[in-house]
Amino acid sequence: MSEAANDTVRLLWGPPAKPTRGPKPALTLERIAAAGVEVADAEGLAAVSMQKVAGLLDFTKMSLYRYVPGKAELIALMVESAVDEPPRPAEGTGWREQLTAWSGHLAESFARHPWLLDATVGPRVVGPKELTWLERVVAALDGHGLTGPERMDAAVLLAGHVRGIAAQSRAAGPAGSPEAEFRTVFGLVMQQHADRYPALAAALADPGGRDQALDFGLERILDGLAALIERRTGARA
Amino acid sequence: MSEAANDTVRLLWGPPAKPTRGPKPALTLERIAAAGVEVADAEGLAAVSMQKVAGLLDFTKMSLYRYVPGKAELIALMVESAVDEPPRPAEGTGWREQLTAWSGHLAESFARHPWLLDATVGPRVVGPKELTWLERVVAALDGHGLTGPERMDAAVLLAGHVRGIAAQSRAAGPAGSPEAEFRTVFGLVMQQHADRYPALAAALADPGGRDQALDFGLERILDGLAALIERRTGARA
DNA sequence: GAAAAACTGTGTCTGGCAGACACGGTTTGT
DNA sequence: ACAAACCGTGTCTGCCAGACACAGTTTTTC
Repeated sequence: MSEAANDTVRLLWGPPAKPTRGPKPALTLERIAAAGVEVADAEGLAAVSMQKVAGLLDFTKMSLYRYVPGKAELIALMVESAVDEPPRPAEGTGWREQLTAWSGHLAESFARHPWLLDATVGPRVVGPKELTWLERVVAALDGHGLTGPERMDAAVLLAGHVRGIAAQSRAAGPAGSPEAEFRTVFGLVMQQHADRYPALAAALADPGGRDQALDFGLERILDGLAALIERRTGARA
Repeated sequence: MSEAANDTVRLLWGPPAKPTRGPKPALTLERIAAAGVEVADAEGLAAVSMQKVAGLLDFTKMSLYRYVPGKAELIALMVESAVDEPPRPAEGTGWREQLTAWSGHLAESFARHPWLLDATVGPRVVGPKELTWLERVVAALDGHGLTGPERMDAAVLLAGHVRGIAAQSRAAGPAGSPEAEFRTVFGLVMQQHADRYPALAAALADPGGRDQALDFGLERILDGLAALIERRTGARA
């Protein structure tokens, strides 16, 4: 295993502390991660630099390297720190309700920390809290006739959908935000090229309650899963 | 409209050239974008710098700024250059076949240029080719009783799924690749903490044909859409 | 108790990056 | 012919990640 991955695993999964010789560390991984999250929440992931995070803690940049091997590991810690605990499934609720609640809570995580979208693209080591989210989906689908790989695939499907919705709503942004401009630009472009995109223009002209995207996709996915479950349990009953 | 967004729109949507005074430009937007794509394909999006792209064309970094306002616009051009044309729907095929083909081709685009995942996170201006992909999904769903917003939501749902699968298969990587290490690490971590993630451990232990994730999710989504369409057209017939 | 070992925070340095700006050379319109 | 416009370039600033050496502090070991 490469040293980088090894270090990250130790940071995310390893023991919380280890008493040693030398002077007592003035910082903790938790404080560093929290400072990073603060910067990312305020100015986005791109604004997170060793300089800024250290400055927020009134330390020099290089002191951070005593705690964290590099920036990638810092961001891994930030992700693990910012992601919420997945909701505990309420007693007696079916898989459908559990997955609905799961999706809503995950969407809220992304809404609270939009930079999570940027921080969680690409190959990386996942932390304990993040893995718990996956565990919950798979657990909710236990005992309904799906194979192991199918349960995993279903989890990826759900997570992908929530991610996509989060990306979309971040791109739209609240009214008046800098991101909202892209909506305006999109509108102008569509207006000028409506002939090239007739179906798209028609769909956009059609009114109807917006901001249903999360629920719409979720219902389709759950309907699709329900159909499969029905087929499976029906066939084996 | 901000100047940055305006510039990007002009680059992506504007006229291909405009004869002027001065010396003839030695470069074209196409060549620059192609050089950027070459770098990104070989070393990833993070390795794309003005230096490297210019060097590949045997020019200095600053000369690129005569063609492109900044790096963000360069990447927008790269995306528009790297993304494939969406497949033309074959004659007489239904919406389900069309969307299946669409998803497969989009997944291939991501497989050919994995950095597209990194380049298409966050608010940005989309180009003509990219918008054509969206148009095709919406067009395929025309005339089946879905409202405009619903057709848009369905498109986001599909695109999000393909994206998620592309991200997953990139993270896994081909055997022997540097990314494959993360799979090993994941396996070790799961092995050590199987008690904390019992459902996950069980799902992973269960054998079964892998690499079905794209099709699995796709079938669920399409089943869900089919159920909705059936309800709609049945109710109005 | 004293010396050695190990660790902490820091200052300095390198190499790479995006981008601003000014300049000389080139082409075209008047 | 001349001026305007534009091209490619060299130079400069400021920010970034990270390597490395150093002095001070605390614990272990003799």
